[in-house]
Amino acid sequence: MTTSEPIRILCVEDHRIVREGIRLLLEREADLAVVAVAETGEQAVSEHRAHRPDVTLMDLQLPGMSGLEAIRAIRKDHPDARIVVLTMYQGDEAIFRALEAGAATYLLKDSLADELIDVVRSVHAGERPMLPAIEAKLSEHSKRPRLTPREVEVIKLVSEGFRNREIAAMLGISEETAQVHLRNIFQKLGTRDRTAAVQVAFRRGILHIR
Amino acid sequence: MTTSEPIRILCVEDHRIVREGIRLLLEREADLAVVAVAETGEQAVSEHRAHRPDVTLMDLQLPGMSGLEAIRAIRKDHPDARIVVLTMYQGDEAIFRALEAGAATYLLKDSLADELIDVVRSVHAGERPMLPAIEAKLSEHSKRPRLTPREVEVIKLVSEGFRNREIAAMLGISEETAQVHLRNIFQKLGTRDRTAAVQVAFRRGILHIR
DNA sequence: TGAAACATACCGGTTATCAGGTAGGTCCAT
DNA sequence: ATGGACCTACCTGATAACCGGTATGTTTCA
Repeated sequence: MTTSEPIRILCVEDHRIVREGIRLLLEREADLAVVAVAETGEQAVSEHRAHRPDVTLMDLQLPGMSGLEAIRAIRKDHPDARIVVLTMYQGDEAIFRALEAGAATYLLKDSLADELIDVVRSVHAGERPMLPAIEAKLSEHSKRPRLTPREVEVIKLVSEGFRNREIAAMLGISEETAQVHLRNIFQKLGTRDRTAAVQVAFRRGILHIR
Repeated sequence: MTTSEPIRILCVEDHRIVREGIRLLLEREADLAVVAVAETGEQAVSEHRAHRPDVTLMDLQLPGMSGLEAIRAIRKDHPDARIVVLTMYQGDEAIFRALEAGAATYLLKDSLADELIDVVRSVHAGERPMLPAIEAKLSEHSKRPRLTPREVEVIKLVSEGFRNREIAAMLGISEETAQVHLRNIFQKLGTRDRTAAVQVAFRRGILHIR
Protein backbone atom coordinates (compact mmCIF):
# COMPACT_ATOMS: atom_id res chain seq x y z
CA MET A 1 0.00 0.00 0.00
CA THR A 2 1.60 3.24 -1.12
CA THR A 3 1.02 6.39 0.90
CA SER A 4 -1.49 7.83 -1.53
CA GLU A 5 -4.64 9.50 -0.22
CA PRO A 6 -6.62 7.34 2.20
CA ILE A 7 -10.19 6.16 1.58
CA ARG A 8 -12.42 8.87 3.04
CA ILE A 9 -15.29 7.45 5.06
CA LEU A 10 -18.56 8.85 6.41
CA CYS A 11 -19.78 6.84 9.39
CA VAL A 12 -23.53 7.02 10.07
CA GLU A 13 -24.49 5.43 13.37
CA ASP A 14 -26.65 6.79 16.14
CA HIS A 15 -25.13 4.94 19.11
CA ARG A 16 -22.15 6.99 20.10
CA ILE A 17 -20.17 4.22 21.77
CA VAL A 18 -20.59 1.98 18.75
CA ARG A 19 -19.74 4.81 16.37
CA GLU A 20 -16.60 5.68 18.25
CA GLY A 21 -15.60 2.03 18.36
CA ILE A 22 -16.08 1.56 14.63
CA ARG A 23 -14.07 4.68 13.99
CA LEU A 24 -11.19 3.29 16.01
CA LEU A 25 -11.43 -0.03 14.19
CA LEU A 26 -11.23 1.64 10.81
CA GLU A 27 -8.50 4.09 11.69
CA ARG A 28 -6.12 1.35 12.70
CA GLU A 29 -5.79 0.89 8.94
CA ALA A 30 -3.45 3.38 7.33
CA ASP A 31 -5.49 3.62 4.16
CA LEU A 32 -8.81 4.37 5.87
CA ALA A 33 -9.88 7.70 7.35
CA VAL A 34 -13.21 8.58 8.92
CA VAL A 35 -13.69 12.14 7.72
CA ALA A 36 -17.19 12.68 9.04
CA VAL A 37 -19.83 11.10 11.23
CA ALA A 38 -23.61 11.46 11.48
CA GLU A 39 -26.17 10.22 13.93
CA THR A 40 -29.39 10.88 12.03
CA GLY A 41 -30.53 10.38 8.47
CA GLU A 42 -30.74 14.12 7.89
CA GLN A 43 -27.20 14.62 9.14
CA ALA A 44 -26.04 11.78 6.91
CA VAL A 45 -27.40 13.51 3.84
CA SER A 46 -25.87 16.88 4.70
CA GLU A 47 -22.53 15.41 5.76
CA HIS A 48 -22.41 13.46 2.55
CA ARG A 49 -23.05 16.60 0.55
CA ALA A 50 -20.43 18.51 2.52
CA HIS A 51 -17.65 15.91 2.42
CA ARG A 52 -18.32 13.71 -0.60
CA PRO A 53 -16.81 10.66 1.11
CA ASP A 54 -15.47 7.75 -0.91
CA VAL A 55 -17.48 5.27 1.13
CA THR A 56 -20.41 5.74 3.52
CA LEU A 57 -21.06 3.29 6.35
CA MET A 58 -24.76 3.43 7.08
CA ASP A 59 -26.76 2.04 9.96
CA LEU A 60 -30.46 1.50 9.19
CA GLN A 61 -31.95 2.16 12.60
CA LEU A 62 -31.68 5.91 13.08
CA PRO A 63 -33.84 8.45 14.89
CA GLY A 64 -35.94 10.53 12.54
CA MET A 65 -35.18 9.89 8.87
CA SER A 66 -34.29 6.23 8.55
CA GLY A 67 -31.10 4.88 7.05
CA LEU A 68 -33.10 3.59 4.10
CA GLU A 69 -34.47 7.03 3.32
CA ALA A 70 -31.01 8.50 3.78
CA ILE A 71 -29.61 6.07 1.22
CA ARG A 72 -32.28 7.11 -1.27
CA ALA A 73 -31.66 10.80 -0.65
CA ILE A 74 -27.90 10.47 -0.98
CA ARG A 75 -28.10 8.39 -4.14
CA LYS A 76 -30.50 10.92 -5.63
CA ASP A 77 -27.92 13.65 -5.08
CA HIS A 78 -24.96 11.49 -6.01
CA PRO A 79 -25.98 8.43 -8.03
CA ASP A 80 -22.49 7.02 -7.79
CA ALA A 81 -22.28 7.26 -3.98
CA ARG A 82 -20.87 4.09 -2.49
CA ILE A 83 -22.81 3.08 0.58
CA VAL A 84 -22.22 0.07 2.81
CA VAL A 85 -25.07 -0.83 5.13
CA LEU A 86 -23.84 -1.91 8.56
CA THR A 87 -26.66 -2.96 10.83
CA MET A 88 -28.10 -5.54 13.19
CA TYR A 89 -31.19 -6.08 11.08
CA GLN A 90 -31.07 -9.41 9.40
CA GLY A 91 -34.54 -9.48 7.87
CA ASP A 92 -34.62 -10.41 4.19
CA GLU A 93 -36.89 -7.51 3.32
CA ALA A 94 -34.58 -5.00 5.01
CA ILE A 95 -31.66 -6.32 2.98
CA PHE A 96 -33.62 -6.26 -0.24
CA ARG A 97 -34.85 -2.72 0.27
CA ALA A 98 -31.40 -1.40 1.16
CA LEU A 99 -29.84 -2.84 -1.97
CA GLU A 100 -32.80 -1.71 -4.05
CA ALA A 101 -32.29 1.79 -2.64
CA GLY A 102 -28.76 1.76 -3.97
CA ALA A 103 -26.55 0.36 -1.21
CA ALA A 104 -23.44 -1.32 -2.61
CA THR A 105 -23.58 -4.11 -0.04
CA TYR A 106 -24.94 -5.15 3.31
CA LEU A 107 -23.04 -6.16 6.44
CA LEU A 108 -24.24 -7.37 9.80
CA LYS A 109 -22.66 -5.98 12.94
CA ASP A 110 -21.51 -9.39 13.96
CA SER A 111 -19.23 -9.61 10.97
CA LEU A 112 -15.52 -9.68 11.63
CA ALA A 113 -13.69 -6.38 11.79
CA ASP A 114 -11.51 -7.61 8.94
CA GLU A 115 -14.56 -8.34 6.82
CA LEU A 116 -15.73 -4.78 7.33
CA ILE A 117 -12.34 -3.43 6.33
CA ASP A 118 -12.11 -5.64 3.26
CA VAL A 119 -15.60 -4.67 2.22
CA VAL A 120 -14.87 -0.96 2.55
CA ARG A 121 -11.81 -1.35 0.36
CA SER A 122 -13.53 -3.36 -2.32
CA VAL A 123 -16.59 -1.10 -2.39
CA HIS A 124 -14.22 1.80 -2.79
CA ALA A 125 -12.72 -0.06 -5.73
CA GLY A 126 -16.15 -0.18 -7.34
CA GLU A 127 -17.11 -3.73 -6.43
CA ARG A 128 -20.25 -4.95 -4.73
CA PRO A 129 -19.01 -7.74 -2.51
CA MET A 130 -21.74 -9.82 -0.93
CA LEU A 131 -21.19 -12.12 2.04
CA PRO A 132 -22.66 -15.61 1.64
CA ALA A 133 -25.04 -15.15 4.56
CA ILE A 134 -26.54 -12.07 2.92
CA GLU A 135 -26.67 -13.76 -0.45
CA ALA A 136 -28.63 -16.58 1.15
CA LYS A 137 -31.17 -14.22 2.69
CA LEU A 138 -31.60 -12.53 -0.65
CA SER A 139 -32.37 -15.74 -2.46
CA GLU A 140 -34.81 -16.63 0.32
CA HIS A 141 -36.41 -13.27 -0.25
CA SER A 142 -36.84 -13.77 -3.95
CA LYS A 143 -38.83 -16.93 -3.30
CA ARG A 144 -41.32 -15.22 -1.04
CA PRO A 145 -44.29 -13.09 -2.05
CA ARG A 146 -43.69 -9.41 -1.26
CA LEU A 147 -46.24 -7.21 0.40
CA THR A 148 -47.63 -4.45 -1.80
CA PRO A 149 -47.18 -0.82 -0.71
CA ARG A 150 -50.77 -0.70 0.50
CA GLU A 151 -50.35 -3.91 2.45
CA VAL A 152 -47.29 -2.47 4.15
CA GLU A 153 -49.31 0.58 5.17
CA VAL A 154 -51.98 -1.68 6.59
CA ILE A 155 -49.68 -3.96 8.57
CA LYS A 156 -47.92 -0.87 9.94
CA LEU A 157 -51.19 0.47 11.32
CA VAL A 158 -52.10 -2.97 12.60
CA SER A 159 -48.78 -3.05 14.44
CA GLU A 160 -49.71 0.19 16.16
CA GLY A 161 -52.80 -1.44 17.58
CA PHE A 162 -55.49 0.05 15.37
CA ARG A 163 -58.67 -1.82 14.57
CA ASN A 164 -59.73 -2.57 11.03
CA ARG A 165 -62.37 0.12 11.17
CA GLU A 166 -59.84 2.72 12.29
CA ILE A 167 -57.34 1.64 9.68
CA ALA A 168 -60.00 1.92 7.01
CA ALA A 169 -60.87 5.43 8.14
CA MET A 170 -57.21 6.47 8.17
CA LEU A 171 -56.61 5.15 4.69
CA GLY A 172 -59.91 6.38 3.32
CA ILE A 173 -61.15 2.93 2.33
CA SER A 174 -63.94 0.69 3.53
CA GLU A 175 -63.51 -1.61 6.48
CA GLU A 176 -64.04 -4.59 4.20
CA THR A 177 -61.21 -3.48 1.95
CA ALA A 178 -58.92 -3.16 4.91
CA GLN A 179 -59.94 -6.70 5.80
CA VAL A 180 -59.09 -7.88 2.31
CA HIS A 181 -55.62 -6.38 2.57
CA LEU A 182 -55.16 -8.01 5.93
CA ARG A 183 -56.25 -11.38 4.60
CA ASN A 184 -53.75 -11.11 1.79
CA ILE A 185 -51.09 -10.16 4.30
CA PHE A 186 -51.87 -13.26 6.37
CA GLN A 187 -51.60 -15.40 3.30
CA LYS A 188 -48.27 -13.91 2.25
CA LEU A 189 -46.73 -13.98 5.72
CA GLY A 190 -48.10 -17.42 6.53
CA THR A 191 -50.04 -16.44 9.65
CA ARG A 192 -53.58 -16.81 10.87
CA ASP A 193 -53.96 -13.56 12.74
CA ARG A 194 -52.75 -10.02 13.06
CA THR A 195 -50.59 -10.48 16.11
CA ALA A 196 -48.47 -13.17 14.51
CA ALA A 197 -48.39 -11.21 11.26
CA VAL A 198 -46.93 -8.21 13.05
CA GLN A 199 -44.20 -10.36 14.59
CA VAL A 200 -43.27 -11.89 11.25
CA ALA A 201 -43.24 -8.44 9.67
CA PHE A 202 -40.76 -7.21 12.27
CA ARG A 203 -38.54 -10.26 11.95
CA ARG A 204 -38.40 -9.99 8.19
CA GLY A 205 -37.61 -6.30 8.20
CA ILE A 206 -40.93 -5.29 6.66
CA LEU A 207 -41.59 -3.20 9.75
CA HIS A 208 -39.07 -1.54 12.00
CA ILE A 209 -38.80 -1.05 15.72
CA ARG A 210 -40.23 2.09 17.27
CA MET B 1 -2.75 7.15 37.97
CA THR B 2 0.14 5.00 39.13
CA THR B 3 1.13 1.99 37.08
CA SER B 4 -0.55 -0.47 39.39
CA GLU B 5 -2.54 -3.38 37.98
CA PRO B 6 -5.17 -2.30 35.44
CA ILE B 7 -8.89 -2.90 35.88
CA ARG B 8 -9.57 -6.30 34.35
CA ILE B 9 -12.68 -6.33 32.17
CA LEU B 10 -14.86 -9.05 30.68
CA CYS B 11 -16.74 -7.78 27.61
CA VAL B 12 -19.95 -9.64 26.76
CA GLU B 13 -21.38 -8.60 23.40
CA ASP B 14 -22.53 -10.78 20.53
CA HIS B 15 -21.89 -8.40 17.63
CA ARG B 16 -18.25 -8.84 16.81
CA ILE B 17 -17.68 -5.46 15.22
CA VAL B 18 -19.22 -3.69 18.18
CA ARG B 19 -17.30 -5.85 20.62
CA GLU B 20 -14.01 -5.17 18.91
CA GLY B 21 -14.78 -1.46 18.80
CA ILE B 22 -15.61 -1.31 22.49
CA ARG B 23 -12.44 -3.17 23.27
CA LEU B 24 -10.39 -0.60 21.38
CA LEU B 25 -12.22 2.20 23.16
CA LEU B 26 -11.43 0.77 26.55
CA GLU B 27 -7.86 -0.16 25.82
CA ARG B 28 -6.94 3.37 24.90
CA GLU B 29 -7.04 3.88 28.67
CA ALA B 30 -3.91 2.72 30.41
CA ASP B 31 -5.76 1.54 33.51
CA LEU B 32 -8.29 -0.64 31.63
CA ALA B 33 -7.64 -4.06 30.15
CA VAL B 34 -10.13 -6.33 28.41
CA VAL B 35 -8.99 -9.74 29.65
CA ALA B 36 -11.80 -11.80 28.16
CA VAL B 37 -14.77 -11.57 25.83
CA ALA B 38 -17.94 -13.59 25.39
CA GLU B 39 -20.67 -13.62 22.80
CA THR B 40 -23.31 -15.69 24.56
CA GLY B 41 -24.73 -15.83 28.05
CA GLU B 42 -23.23 -19.25 28.65
CA GLN B 43 -19.80 -18.07 27.58
CA ALA B 44 -20.17 -15.06 29.83
CA VAL B 45 -20.73 -17.26 32.85
CA SER B 46 -17.81 -19.54 32.10
CA GLU B 47 -15.45 -16.72 31.19
CA HIS B 48 -16.38 -14.96 34.39
CA ARG B 49 -15.60 -18.08 36.38
CA ALA B 50 -12.33 -18.53 34.56
CA HIS B 51 -11.06 -14.96 34.78
CA ARG B 52 -12.81 -13.37 37.74
CA PRO B 53 -12.75 -9.93 36.09
CA ASP B 54 -12.97 -6.76 38.13
CA VAL B 55 -15.80 -5.45 35.97
CA THR B 56 -18.08 -7.15 33.45
CA LEU B 57 -19.64 -5.24 30.57
CA MET B 58 -22.83 -7.05 29.65
CA ASP B 59 -25.10 -6.67 26.66
CA LEU B 60 -28.66 -7.89 27.25
CA GLN B 61 -29.52 -9.11 23.78
CA LEU B 62 -27.55 -12.33 23.35
CA PRO B 63 -28.22 -15.53 21.47
CA GLY B 64 -29.26 -18.39 23.74
CA MET B 65 -29.06 -17.51 27.42
CA SER B 66 -29.95 -13.85 27.76
CA GLY B 67 -27.80 -11.22 29.38
CA LEU B 68 -30.29 -11.03 32.22
CA GLU B 69 -29.99 -14.73 32.96
CA ALA B 70 -26.22 -14.45 32.69
CA ILE B 71 -26.21 -11.67 35.29
CA ARG B 72 -28.22 -13.85 37.66
CA ALA B 73 -25.96 -16.85 37.10
CA ILE B 74 -22.79 -14.84 37.61
CA ARG B 75 -24.07 -13.13 40.73
CA LYS B 76 -25.11 -16.47 42.13
CA ASP B 77 -21.55 -17.74 41.73
CA HIS B 78 -19.95 -14.48 42.80
CA PRO B 79 -22.35 -12.27 44.74
CA ASP B 80 -19.87 -9.40 44.65
CA ALA B 81 -19.40 -9.47 40.86
CA ARG B 82 -19.51 -5.97 39.41
CA ILE B 83 -21.56 -5.92 36.24
CA VAL B 84 -22.31 -2.94 34.01
CA VAL B 85 -25.13 -3.42 31.54
CA LEU B 86 -24.37 -1.83 28.18
CA THR B 87 -27.25 -2.15 25.76
CA MET B 88 -29.59 -0.48 23.30
CA TYR B 89 -32.70 -1.45 25.24
CA GLN B 90 -34.20 1.56 26.91
CA GLY B 91 -37.37 0.02 28.28
CA ASP B 92 -38.03 0.75 31.93
CA GLU B 93 -38.76 -2.88 32.72
CA ALA B 94 -35.48 -4.03 31.17
CA ILE B 95 -33.59 -1.55 33.31
CA PHE B 96 -35.45 -2.54 36.45
CA ARG B 97 -34.90 -6.25 35.91
CA ALA B 98 -31.20 -5.84 35.20
CA LEU B 99 -30.62 -3.88 38.38
CA GLU B 100 -32.82 -6.27 40.33
CA ALA B 101 -30.71 -9.13 38.99
CA GLY B 102 -27.65 -7.51 40.48
CA ALA B 103 -26.19 -5.23 37.82
CA ALA B 104 -24.28 -2.33 39.34
CA THR B 105 -25.55 0.10 36.75
CA TYR B 106 -27.09 0.46 33.32
CA LEU B 107 -25.69 2.28 30.28
CA LEU B 108 -27.15 2.87 26.84
CA LYS B 109 -24.96 2.39 23.81
CA ASP B 110 -25.45 5.96 22.78
CA SER B 111 -23.67 7.14 25.89
CA LEU B 112 -20.37 8.92 25.41
CA ALA B 113 -17.24 6.80 25.39
CA ASP B 114 -16.00 8.86 28.32
CA GLU B 115 -19.14 8.08 30.26
CA LEU B 116 -18.52 4.40 29.75
CA ILE B 117 -14.96 4.71 30.93
CA ASP B 118 -15.92 6.76 33.98
CA VAL B 119 -18.63 4.29 34.86
CA VAL B 120 -16.26 1.33 34.61
CA ARG B 121 -13.82 3.05 36.94
CA SER B 122 -16.39 4.00 39.50
CA VAL B 123 -18.09 0.60 39.46
CA HIS B 124 -14.67 -0.91 40.02
CA ALA B 125 -14.33 1.42 43.00
CA GLY B 126 -17.52 -0.07 44.41
CA GLU B 127 -19.95 2.67 43.44
CA ARG B 128 -23.23 2.33 41.60
CA PRO B 129 -23.27 5.41 39.39
CA MET B 130 -26.57 6.05 37.67
CA LEU B 131 -26.99 8.38 34.70
CA PRO B 132 -29.90 10.81 34.99
CA ALA B 133 -31.68 9.33 31.96
CA ILE B 134 -31.67 5.90 33.57
CA GLU B 135 -32.72 7.30 36.92
CA ALA B 136 -35.69 8.94 35.19
CA LYS B 137 -36.79 5.69 33.56
CA LEU B 138 -36.55 3.94 36.90
CA SER B 139 -38.79 6.43 38.64
CA GLU B 140 -41.23 6.12 35.74
CA HIS B 141 -41.14 2.38 36.27
CA SER B 142 -41.92 2.60 39.95
CA LYS B 143 -45.11 4.51 39.15
CA ARG B 144 -46.44 1.86 36.81
CA PRO B 145 -48.13 -1.41 37.71
CA ARG B 146 -45.88 -4.39 36.98
CA LEU B 147 -47.04 -7.51 35.23
CA THR B 148 -47.09 -10.61 37.40
CA PRO B 149 -44.96 -13.60 36.37
CA ARG B 150 -48.02 -15.36 34.98
CA GLU B 151 -49.05 -12.32 33.01
CA VAL B 152 -45.60 -12.13 31.48
CA GLU B 153 -45.92 -15.76 30.39
CA VAL B 154 -49.27 -14.98 28.82
CA ILE B 155 -48.19 -11.87 26.92
CA LYS B 156 -45.14 -13.75 25.68
CA LEU B 157 -47.34 -16.44 24.16
CA VAL B 158 -49.68 -13.82 22.80
CA SER B 159 -46.70 -12.17 21.11
CA GLU B 160 -45.94 -15.44 19.39
CA GLY B 161 -49.36 -15.42 17.81
CA PHE B 162 -51.14 -18.03 19.90
CA ARG B 163 -54.85 -17.84 20.53
CA ASN B 164 -56.30 -17.73 24.01
CA ARG B 165 -57.38 -21.34 23.77
CA GLU B 166 -53.89 -22.45 22.80
CA ILE B 167 -52.29 -20.37 25.51
CA ALA B 168 -54.64 -21.90 28.06
CA ALA B 169 -53.71 -25.39 26.92
CA MET B 170 -50.00 -24.61 27.08
CA LEU B 171 -50.24 -23.19 30.58
CA GLY B 172 -52.65 -25.85 31.79
CA ILE B 173 -55.40 -23.39 32.69
CA SER B 174 -58.86 -22.69 31.34
CA GLU B 175 -59.40 -20.42 28.38
CA GLU B 176 -61.37 -18.08 30.61
CA THR B 177 -58.46 -17.76 33.01
CA ALA B 178 -56.16 -16.91 30.16
CA GLN B 179 -58.67 -14.26 29.19
CA VAL B 180 -58.63 -12.85 32.70
CA HIS B 181 -54.85 -12.57 32.62
CA LEU B 182 -55.06 -10.84 29.29
CA ARG B 183 -57.67 -8.42 30.54
CA ASN B 184 -55.44 -7.52 33.45
CA ILE B 185 -52.53 -7.08 31.07
CA PHE B 186 -54.56 -4.67 28.94
CA GLN B 187 -55.45 -2.70 31.99
CA LYS B 188 -51.86 -2.49 33.20
CA LEU B 189 -50.37 -1.65 29.82
CA GLY B 190 -53.13 0.76 28.90
CA THR B 191 -54.24 -0.95 25.71
CA ARG B 192 -57.51 -2.24 24.30
CA ASP B 193 -56.25 -5.26 22.46
CA ARG B 194 -53.52 -7.85 22.25
CA THR B 195 -51.66 -6.41 19.29
CA ALA B 196 -51.12 -3.05 20.95
CA ALA B 197 -50.29 -4.79 24.24
CA VAL B 198 -47.51 -6.75 22.55
CA GLN B 199 -46.02 -3.58 21.09
CA VAL B 200 -46.07 -1.83 24.46
CA ALA B 201 -44.52 -4.90 26.09
CA PHE B 202 -41.64 -4.81 23.61
CA ARG B 203 -41.09 -1.08 23.98
CA ARG B 204 -41.01 -1.29 27.75
CA GLY B 205 -38.62 -4.21 27.84
CA ILE B 206 -41.16 -6.66 29.23
CA LEU B 207 -40.64 -8.78 26.13
CA HIS B 208 -37.54 -9.05 24.00
CA ILE B 209 -36.94 -9.33 20.32
CA ARG B 210 -36.69 -12.79 18.73
C1' DT C 1 -54.05 -5.05 -26.62
C1' DG C 2 -54.38 -8.38 -23.37
C1' DA C 3 -52.62 -10.36 -19.10
C1' DA C 4 -51.12 -9.39 -14.53
C1' DA C 5 -50.90 -6.92 -10.45
C1' DC C 6 -53.13 -3.85 -7.50
C1' DA C 7 -56.64 -1.56 -4.95
C1' DT C 8 -61.18 -1.25 -4.21
C1' DA C 9 -65.93 -3.13 -2.42
C1' DC C 10 -69.61 -6.23 -0.66
C1' DC C 11 -71.79 -10.55 1.31
C1' DG C 12 -72.60 -14.47 4.51
C1' DG C 13 -71.08 -17.24 8.05
C1' DT C 14 -67.96 -18.73 11.81
C1' DT C 15 -64.89 -18.01 15.45
C1' DA C 16 -62.14 -15.24 18.59
C1' DT C 17 -61.71 -11.46 21.39
C1' DC C 18 -63.14 -8.07 24.62
C1' DA C 19 -65.83 -6.24 28.80
C1' DG C 20 -67.86 -6.73 33.27
C1' DG C 21 -69.08 -9.28 36.97
C1' DT C 22 -68.52 -12.91 40.88
C1' DA C 23 -65.82 -16.02 43.52
C1' DG C 24 -62.71 -19.73 45.63
C1' DG C 25 -58.02 -21.11 46.91
C1' DT C 26 -53.04 -20.35 48.13
C1' DC C 27 -49.32 -17.98 50.00
C1' DC C 28 -47.01 -14.35 52.22
C1' DA C 29 -46.23 -10.85 55.34
C1' DT C 30 -47.83 -7.42 58.76
C1' DA D 1 -54.83 -14.32 61.58
C1' DT D 2 -56.13 -11.07 58.41
C1' DG D 3 -55.52 -8.46 54.52
C1' DG D 4 -53.32 -8.41 50.06
C1' DA D 5 -51.48 -10.33 45.82
C1' DC D 6 -51.93 -13.73 42.74
C1' DC D 7 -53.90 -17.50 40.19
C1' DT D 8 -57.67 -19.81 39.21
C1' DA D 9 -62.66 -20.42 37.18
C1' DC D 10 -67.20 -19.44 35.24
C1' DC D 11 -71.05 -16.64 33.02
C1' DT D 12 -73.23 -13.38 29.74
C1' DG D 13 -73.36 -10.36 26.09
C1' DA D 14 -71.29 -7.36 22.61
C1' DT D 15 -67.98 -6.56 19.20
C1' DA D 16 -64.16 -7.50 16.31
C1' DA D 17 -61.73 -10.55 13.62
C1' DC D 18 -61.27 -14.18 10.33
C1' DC D 19 -62.67 -17.07 6.06
C1' DG D 20 -64.28 -17.78 1.38
C1' DG D 21 -66.20 -16.03 -2.42
C1' DT D 22 -67.31 -12.62 -6.26
C1' DA D 23 -66.51 -8.43 -8.73
C1' DT D 24 -64.98 -3.86 -10.79
C1' DG D 25 -61.73 -0.21 -12.23
C1' DT D 26 -56.85 1.22 -12.96
C1' DT D 27 -52.34 0.89 -14.18
C1' DT D 28 -48.46 -1.27 -16.09
C1' DC D 29 -45.96 -3.79 -19.11
C1' DA D 30 -44.82 -7.29 -22.35
